[in-house]
Amino acid sequence: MSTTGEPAAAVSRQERKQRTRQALLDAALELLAERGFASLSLREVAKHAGIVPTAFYRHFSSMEELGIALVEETTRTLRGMLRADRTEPGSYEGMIRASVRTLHRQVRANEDHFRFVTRERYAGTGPVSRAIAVELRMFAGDLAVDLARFDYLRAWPTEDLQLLADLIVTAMIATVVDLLETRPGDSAADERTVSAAEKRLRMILVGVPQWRPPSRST
Amino acid sequence: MSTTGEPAAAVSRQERKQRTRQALLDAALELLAERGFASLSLREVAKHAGIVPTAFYRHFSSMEELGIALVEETTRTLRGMLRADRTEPGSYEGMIRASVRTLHRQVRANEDHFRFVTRERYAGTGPVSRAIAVELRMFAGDLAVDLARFDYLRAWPTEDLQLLADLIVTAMIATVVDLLETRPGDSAADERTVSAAEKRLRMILVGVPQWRPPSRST
DNA sequence: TGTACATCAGTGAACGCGCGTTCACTGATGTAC
DNA sequence: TGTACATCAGTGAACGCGCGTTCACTGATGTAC
Repeated sequence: MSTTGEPAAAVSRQERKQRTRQALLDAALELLAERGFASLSLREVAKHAGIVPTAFYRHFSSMEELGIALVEETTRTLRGMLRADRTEPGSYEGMIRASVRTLHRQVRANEDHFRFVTRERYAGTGPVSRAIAVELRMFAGDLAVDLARFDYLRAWPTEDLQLLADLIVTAMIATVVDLLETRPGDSAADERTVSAAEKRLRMILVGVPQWRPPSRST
Repeated sequence: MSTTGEPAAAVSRQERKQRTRQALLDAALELLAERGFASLSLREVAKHAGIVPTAFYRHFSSMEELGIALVEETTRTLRGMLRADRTEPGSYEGMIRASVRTLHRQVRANEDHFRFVTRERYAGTGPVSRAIAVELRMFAGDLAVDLARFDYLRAWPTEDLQLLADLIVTAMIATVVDLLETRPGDSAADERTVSAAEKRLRMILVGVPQWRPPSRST
């Protein structure tokens, strides 16, 4: 009685369940394209996925659990890709270009995911916002480790490296927001946004050789 | 408005109305300390302000209108104060300290306002988010104008100045979020957050003399 | 000055609606033998 | 191999609740004369 439609050959009960689960995630994401998570109802998501409200509970114990699954879907592959972009510590320039390119590609391929995450990042105090905060801290942590390999940064205190990594992550999130605000399909506008993103990172990183941590107390 | 000589306890109908309006704004803000604007109901706000739900409409035509009033309340004075911090273009250092100090003071004096604005910034597509975007663009616009007065920046294209100003505004918003996440009353933690905020701005601005806009293409 | 009328902030009943969650159920799929 | 039983994803009725909005109203304040 799965509503995923396939009249095709027999699929296992397990597989059917997995498909309905995915239908719920997809339905939620589609509805989230235009609204906040807090305003999304369980009934609405279930209806959009083609099941009855009560069947929702076969897959998630609450909307919050579904929201956390969506956060996980968003960052699942991105984190590894961005780390790969920094595997060989060459110039900042190469790293910047590769990372922005990766982010651009991922955002365009999963616009609704990223819209959801950037929206919910500060949206509240719920489990979803907390899950996002944890993911972002992991991104920044990865970056801090990789930054520590660069010449001028080797001697920096960990605390300052983390500060720099946070700043870069913040700038990257701003880029995601810029991309999502750009009308998709306008590749010239995309190029402008990407080049602004690279410039922003350059502005941050170009000062690094000049920057000397002052004595701890201001 | 005619003024009677009486400074007695009797208040005008107009003044009473103004007080109820303020009570609605305060009630909403208090409820928003722990939740998103989208999850706030008109009935709830009215009840918290001590009036019947239908009386709400005497003051705002919808919750969205109230939300926009809250955004206005938040930025009303801050914008002028930050501009004043940059009136005499001396060193970056003085500007950074004054601005961070002002922001710190304002955030601590109006925590709920700033929590509301940072939360709703990306929270949706509604009129409230749009009002916040407009305010932030004005902050960045002010800053870009003032930055143009600095030695190394005088020759920069407007577009790049705006990019730098946006980056600084983004960093300042991150500072607001940091402050709101700090347990209030812990002045040592506050000091750490403020000093991190200053450092972050220094990291951005220290590179400026070194930075030369590359050729436009790419 | 006092009187008669207008204004309007706030009241309270009523409406239809979508919400999350409960419950007993159905019937196809899976499994033991 | 076929049969009997277990599992469990999805169903549909029902519940009590808070929602935004309408409407006719009340009664204190304000104003015209």
